[in-house]
Amino acid sequence: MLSQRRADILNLVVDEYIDTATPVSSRALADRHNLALSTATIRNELARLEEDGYVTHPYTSAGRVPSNVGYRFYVERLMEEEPIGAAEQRTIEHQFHQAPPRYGDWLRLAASILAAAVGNVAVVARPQRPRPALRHAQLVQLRPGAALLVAVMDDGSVRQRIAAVPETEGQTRLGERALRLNERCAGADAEAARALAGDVADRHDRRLVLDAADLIEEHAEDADLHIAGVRSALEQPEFDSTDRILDAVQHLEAYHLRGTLRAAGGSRGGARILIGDENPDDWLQEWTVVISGFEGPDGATGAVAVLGPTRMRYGRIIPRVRYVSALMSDLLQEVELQEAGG
Amino acid sequence: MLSQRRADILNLVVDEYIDTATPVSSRALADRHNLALSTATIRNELARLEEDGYVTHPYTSAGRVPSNVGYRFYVERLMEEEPIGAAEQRTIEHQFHQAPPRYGDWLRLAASILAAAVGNVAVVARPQRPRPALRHAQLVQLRPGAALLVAVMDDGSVRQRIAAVPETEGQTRLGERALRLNERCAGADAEAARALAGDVADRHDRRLVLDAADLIEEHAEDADLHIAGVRSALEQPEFDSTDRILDAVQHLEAYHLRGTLRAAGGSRGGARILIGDENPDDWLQEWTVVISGFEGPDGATGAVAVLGPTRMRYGRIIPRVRYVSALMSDLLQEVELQEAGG
DNA sequence: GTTAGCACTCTCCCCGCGAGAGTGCTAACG
DNA sequence: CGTTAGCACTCTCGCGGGGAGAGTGCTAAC
Repeated sequence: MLSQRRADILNLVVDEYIDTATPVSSRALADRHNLALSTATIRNELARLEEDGYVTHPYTSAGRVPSNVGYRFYVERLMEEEPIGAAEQRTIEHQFHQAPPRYGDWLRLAASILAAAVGNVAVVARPQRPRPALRHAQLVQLRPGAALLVAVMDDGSVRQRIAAVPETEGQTRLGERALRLNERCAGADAEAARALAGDVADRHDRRLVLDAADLIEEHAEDADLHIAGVRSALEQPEFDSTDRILDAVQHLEAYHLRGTLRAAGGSRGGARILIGDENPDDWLQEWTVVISGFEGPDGATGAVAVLGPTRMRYGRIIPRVRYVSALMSDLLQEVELQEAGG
Repeated sequence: MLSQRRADILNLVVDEYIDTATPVSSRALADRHNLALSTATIRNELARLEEDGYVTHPYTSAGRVPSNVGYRFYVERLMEEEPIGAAEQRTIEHQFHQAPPRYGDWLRLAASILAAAVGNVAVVARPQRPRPALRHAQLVQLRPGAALLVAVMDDGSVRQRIAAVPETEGQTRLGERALRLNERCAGADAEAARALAGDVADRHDRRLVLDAADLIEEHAEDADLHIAGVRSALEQPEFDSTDRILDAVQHLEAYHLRGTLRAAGGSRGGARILIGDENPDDWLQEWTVVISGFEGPDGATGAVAVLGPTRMRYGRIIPRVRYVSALMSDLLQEVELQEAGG
């Protein structure tokens, strides 16, 4: 356990480093904060903190930089959360209520708002039910022998795949097959659909039922991930070389983040924080991910996340992720209604 | 009109510059290509080419760099197209036939294949009909008073918007409204749907018909744009400063490219080429866009494009854009079928 | 336990300079 | 008159030196 004084110093080191992005010297601590201590004493304490692994040294005569362990301790015990003032709250909610009618745009807006509030990459994943059921399927012919199977799920998500169909059938016949598919599978989840397939006599219809089952089981498209704030994140001093930027750009695509977000899971309500090597992905070893799940209608869950360098303003970011997440829950929550009227 | 010799020299300058990315000197031309001319003569010709605006000078004693006018002339009269060898064709088609079942992934794959073939950014826009008709609509409740209106169009594209519904109605009632909406609007294009609205007695149903009409009219989500190859493009020497990279990254998002691609239009069959300031967008002033439309089923048109610095391998890229575009037409073309059997 | 003092280290930035590449111009050549 | 050799001039780029500055660790005194 850290002594009070040492914890205080660690706190200041992290604060200062987050602020300035340069290694923190004993002098900076003595000057800027009124520790009634000399720089020499501070240096001793810093040396102890380093022994215990909370801070490091880029080279012999540079200041101290927090380690992942240091950040972790900071987040759990030291950090003060920066409250969201009334004005800021109003701004955020105001932006949210300028909601464009398109759902995709609305989610993108959410990501932008959060990104602007935290100056880092923000990601919003569209809410989906954990085990959605098929609401409606359509077949659109692409070419002889292949059609697009479009499935709308009961959480509103849409999934599309290319399905094999008889070469000889045109759109009319496919329409009939779609009709039968809907009669059979409407309301079915993946398991139910798969179970149904056995009873289907027609070979092609059966194939379609199985395709539909696969589709129900699949995760929705990565299109359902909305990313904002890449630029502001990459303007930070950690991205000084073009290689670093390109690496980041490469990974900060919806397609790749899909996995990352799923892995990070979404403790709903609170926020989960993965610092540096706590992340499973290789490329995230110097990133921190702050993620929070939110609830959509009918048991669907989405996620809000912020990604940035481990040197991020935790005290600012964490409450804002929580706040936006809660706000989205509010805006999307289906309150159980009694159906009115006859 | 350029003399033959001057045109030859321009051709060599452009070739050389595309290859090396450094200003081309008279010596380089004399050495590497057997012009039976001295460097002094070449210098004279270069000076004339500069007067006529085909090449420029970064500073007094540097070699020559093609101007936009120079590139334009090169593309129209000088360039030799690099044919797509049998092996390369096989590779590309092989990759295409490893098609993943998901439609979105398939389009993404197309973009990746093209990007890999040309070493620049490739974009594929999902085919859509110019005036699609509604095939099926669904309502998914979000919260009291708001529901997600999900419309599947007859080209397989999907559009979603948030629609206002009576506060008191739950999912059951909304389902009934969706049913009525489908009965009324199935098969309608935007105009037809809008015309229908007048006949609808129920106020909320009418509102939904109008919402649906808006949705039919809207362009599909930017999710229907698939981008690949950003990294390889940004590794080129024109992107030497972090600022340039960040600017590019900012603009190379599906959301922003939507407009760019629409503006560039898609002369189907051939390829349209916009060099530098021929582009309407500010940020594209040092980019070239090569774009080609392809045909999907039932009159739908998509687009394939490559974006890169004006110094791009035109002779390689243009035929490959055309080729991939044609390939996608082939793979997606709905051939009119006689319906077989009873 | 705390602090002043000091030697030592490492980075960073500036500057200057020489090498090299390339041009434009002039004058001679066929 | 077009072509070419020669030459002076210009501009970039890379390299190395050197000094200033920031910070530490250690030692010895308080």
